[in-house]
Amino acid sequence: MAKYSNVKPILIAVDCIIFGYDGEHLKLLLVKRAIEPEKDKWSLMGGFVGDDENLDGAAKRILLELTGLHDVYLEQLHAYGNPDRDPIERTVSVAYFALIDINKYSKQINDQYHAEWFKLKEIPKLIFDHDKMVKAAMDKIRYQAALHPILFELLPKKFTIPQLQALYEQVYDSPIDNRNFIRKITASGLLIKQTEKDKSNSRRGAFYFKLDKQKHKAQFQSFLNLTAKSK
Amino acid sequence: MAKYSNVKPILIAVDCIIFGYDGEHLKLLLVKRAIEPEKDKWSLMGGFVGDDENLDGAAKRILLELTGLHDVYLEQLHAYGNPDRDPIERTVSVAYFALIDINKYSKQINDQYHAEWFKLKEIPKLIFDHDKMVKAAMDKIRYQAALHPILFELLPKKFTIPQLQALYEQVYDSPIDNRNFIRKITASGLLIKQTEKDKSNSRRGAFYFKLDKQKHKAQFQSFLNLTAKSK
DNA sequence: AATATAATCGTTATTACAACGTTAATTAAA
DNA sequence: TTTAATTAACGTTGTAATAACGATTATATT
Repeated sequence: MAKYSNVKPILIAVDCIIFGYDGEHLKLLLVKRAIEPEKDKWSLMGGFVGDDENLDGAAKRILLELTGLHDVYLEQLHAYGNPDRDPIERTVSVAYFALIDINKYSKQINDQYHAEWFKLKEIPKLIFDHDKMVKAAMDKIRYQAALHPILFELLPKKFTIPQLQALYEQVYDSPIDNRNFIRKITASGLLIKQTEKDKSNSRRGAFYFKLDKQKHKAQFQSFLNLTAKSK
Repeated sequence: MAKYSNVKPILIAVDCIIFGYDGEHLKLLLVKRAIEPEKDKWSLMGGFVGDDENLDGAAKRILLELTGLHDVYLEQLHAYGNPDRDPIERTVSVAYFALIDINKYSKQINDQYHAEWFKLKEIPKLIFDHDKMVKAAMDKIRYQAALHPILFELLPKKFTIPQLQALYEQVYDSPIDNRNFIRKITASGLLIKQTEKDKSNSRRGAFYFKLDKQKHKAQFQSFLNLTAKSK
């Protein structure tokens, strides 16, 4: 069958905004760009969409390349296609954001890409329109996290309530009343208390919790409101 | 400067999911596909992204071509890129949804494309993955309309409260308590009552209202909740 | 005058929740 | 052993939102 005539093809790339949380700080994984132009500048991890790949597949592959991780929370954010966004060649980029458990991340791999985790407030200037992508991803995460329990994707299997609260506080850049937070979280029924404690941050130690994955899945679509509006 | 080597270009299209509301029914504007394959099948209005166009620009152009309308509410929905989604040639489609005032729509233009408005519940089978796009658009509109006053984009300058309510009822496919609805809507302060009435649907007639565009803009980002949960 | 639709007013019970107070438990350090 | 720091839990109060009703009034056409 004939192909569409007179249509100029365009390159299609995928860029990943990768969030991680180490229990203290919300971070972004960036790589040093290996090719010209903008060589050695900080950039999102990206790549071109392969021949037999769909967009989600490309994003998964790129994420796997950089982090060694399968089964990561990944969501399409937005497609960016200004004609001049890449000075070399017309490229449309479909941006995805990923939420990963930073502990599962295999550090060896990143040497190849000169990858580094940056605290959100210390992100350097990025190439092309990647700054815009990061901002959009943050906005979307705030929007999503206000209604759905997505932030658990950033946590390790076992985590403490203080860690969880600190995560919410960083996403919304505002303090949360601890007493109301505990109430809301326990009322959601999403957490299963463990017997062990994390004693690295206090004398008393904070109990570990696990996510009840059944309930998490079941409640994901129901409009929760896990945020608080404290000063 | 050298181009990226070994990267296969892909065609980039934009497809528009165009919603309209005639005061009675929420509708979708579809066109009869003019070219093979799937010639004469119903389809979303789409087109390829031009050389000097960004994605939003392409969507605007395509919308203008079909409807004759500028300044339409338009939002990027999702990018679709399965390798086999278009049997002719690998094409990534960026879907946009549009909310238009159906009265402003110029009927002459659509003859060229054999366009037709379909009630939401009477949409025919569409080509390629366009069904999926329509479903995603409906989901997104429900999501958005629950928090932001976007449905006003579908209404003419002057509209009645019964029309507005019927619109919400169709979007959520469930009846709304009229007394609570009026209270909520008037409390929002978004409506300005006119002196005229629409007498086409009742003896008494229903007052026309206009949208307070200042307040609409101001309140758009604040998380409203304009929906009701009546049976 | 009858009638159908539009619009207003009112009530009640429930839920969500922010803001703040208080206390018990735990354990490292003094 | 006592002290201090921290986590975790329970309680209170006031307010706002709102769903689910009931009842009534208004209006203009037939």
